Amino acid sequence: MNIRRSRPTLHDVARAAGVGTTTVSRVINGGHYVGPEMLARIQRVMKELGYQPNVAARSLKSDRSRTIGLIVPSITDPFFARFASVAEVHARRKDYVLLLLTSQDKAQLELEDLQILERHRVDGLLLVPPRSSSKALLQNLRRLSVPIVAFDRPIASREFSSVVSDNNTAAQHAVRHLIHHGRKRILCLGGDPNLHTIRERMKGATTALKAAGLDVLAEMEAADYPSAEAAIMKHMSAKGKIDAIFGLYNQSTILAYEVMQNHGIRVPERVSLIGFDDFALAATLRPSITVVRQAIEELAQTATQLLLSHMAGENNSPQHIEVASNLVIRQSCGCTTA
Amino acid sequence: MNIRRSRPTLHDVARAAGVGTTTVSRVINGGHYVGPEMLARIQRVMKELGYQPNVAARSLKSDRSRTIGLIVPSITDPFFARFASVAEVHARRKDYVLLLLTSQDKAQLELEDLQILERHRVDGLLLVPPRSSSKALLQNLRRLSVPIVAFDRPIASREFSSVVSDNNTAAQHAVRHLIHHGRKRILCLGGDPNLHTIRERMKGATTALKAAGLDVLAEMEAADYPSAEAAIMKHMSAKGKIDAIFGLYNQSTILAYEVMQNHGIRVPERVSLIGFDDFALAATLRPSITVVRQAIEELAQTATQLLLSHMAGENNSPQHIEVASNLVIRQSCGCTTA
DNA sequence: CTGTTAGCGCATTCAT
DNA sequence: ATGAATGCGCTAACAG
Repeated sequence: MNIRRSRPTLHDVARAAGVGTTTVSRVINGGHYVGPEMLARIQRVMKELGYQPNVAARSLKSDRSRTIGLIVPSITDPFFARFASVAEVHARRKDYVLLLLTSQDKAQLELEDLQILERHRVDGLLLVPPRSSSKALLQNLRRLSVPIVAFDRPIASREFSSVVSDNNTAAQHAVRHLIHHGRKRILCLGGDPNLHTIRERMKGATTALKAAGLDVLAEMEAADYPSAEAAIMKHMSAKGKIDAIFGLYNQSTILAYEVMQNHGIRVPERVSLIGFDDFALAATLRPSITVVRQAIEELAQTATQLLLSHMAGENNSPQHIEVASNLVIRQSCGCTTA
Repeated sequence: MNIRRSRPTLHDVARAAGVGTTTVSRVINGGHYVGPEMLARIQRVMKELGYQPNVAARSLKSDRSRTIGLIVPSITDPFFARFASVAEVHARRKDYVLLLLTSQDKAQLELEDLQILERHRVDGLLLVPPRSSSKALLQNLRRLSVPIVAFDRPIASREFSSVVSDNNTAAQHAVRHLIHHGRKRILCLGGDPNLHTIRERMKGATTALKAAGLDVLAEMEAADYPSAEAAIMKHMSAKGKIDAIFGLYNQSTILAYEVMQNHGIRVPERVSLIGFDDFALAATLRPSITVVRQAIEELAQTATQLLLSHMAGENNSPQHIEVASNLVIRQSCGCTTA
């Protein structure tokens, strides 16, 4: 295996077809200004030889690599996986290929990623920025000097386009929904407060709670089961017991659900629950979980299209787009008991 | 944004450092045969200028692109997402970058993917082959003429390495476990029978059932809720009612669970359930679901390492590796009622 | 419409 | 230990 027999080059095709290299090149690039029978002949020869243009050579010449960098914290996160999936489809449609890099949400790794992508001379970049954007990040992004679109979290500097969810507004809706159900003591369960999404959701929740004259209860330490359990049970045994939980993200919602389940706390009768971010099986659990569902497809598509339009030079000023989420009513908020 | 100011080249570095290009090139490639103070000086200049070697140029010269193609049916499938994640880590460690392509499990798209990767002159390929491998696929794979490792499903021809789960054996174990629980009428719920994994699991199940002198009950039409419901309920109303279900893959397991839930069929008392493939929340559902858990990390790591070793020319004959799965006992099989 | 030619940035002989 | 020169495969002037 692995005998790298040399591939045919454009020259080979030209020679075999008895024409100049320019003509072959033209055929590759759309066949403009080439006679019809000539075109047919060359295409036939290309097929016979199994010719495939060498992207590296074109890249060297044209300074365009036909690649787009994609940096996500983790590709196993369903949210980012779907982003990648949508991006791949749209990129491929324009004959671009995705260079997948993972940052594990570490600023240091993300900087490395940028260097790698710079060496590969990507034509554009889709990235989920690290939790806190450093000067180093900004510098490296500028150094890349290609169009960039930030996804899910904006970059501190306004100079780069971004596409994010309406975290604040959607959180307000969710909390207001709990309030409409007559809930008075609503616990917001986090969530790294350094994260843009968490911060915005918390802000939205706070706005809604204050507007209703309710206390703002928040516990940001809920990264694993023990911490979530401690956080929740503290508020279950306090005098002003909670009667609802707003999960600020996926994981905290699931943990809250598990804590309730294990402690025999009835949902939604005793404590009602809404989570931010839909997840597989949210509808299958009993009770099923009411969630804020982000318009992930639309987010991803918007981001990719925006990048592509930047890359095409059609749209040279940075844009900051917020995409609306919507509340998916299921059982855990108390709407239905089914 | 997007002003592509020209990047410094190796020449620029050489000029700025007052040396020849050869020396700079040597520094980039490890700094052998270069005087220590010279080396330091050049490295300083490179840093000052923010020099990053152009991969396209190196690729053209050396015929190695430092890229690995990754073709998966879908990156939103958690199984393949984890594969990609692990592959990315190991590839990056060797200074390779992943070109992510999606095939949507369509042979036609996969062929296109291969063309794209050929144009990009990837140095190696990790792929999940389509359900049925055509001659066209084999031809295109050979044309690539780079090391290839098939993942999750082998390629019909033995000429390409593959890394897969022990589907057959693991399915035998699972079914035997149900039999040990005294179950006599076990329904196997599929699953596209064209898929290697499904086929092997079904074979394993059949082996175990026949060895125990039990009927082999199988329904392969369970792609969505209605079909799964029809398939299951048919066997619930028949005279020889089923008392267990073996979900041949993720989706059919979840659907089976939902059908039971909606029809008030007690699990595991009335019907016990084991699924092939673990999934998020399998432990959170009530009852929690007993599953065969594939060693996805090990699978992915083995595949990537194998590819890298092939690429390093260390290991030139194709290998076919099977990685053991294990049964994760939870409630749905009947072991615990918790 | 078609052919000739000159680099794109780099690694690599071959000298020195 | 270091430098000068060549060519990887392709595109884009520039001629014809």
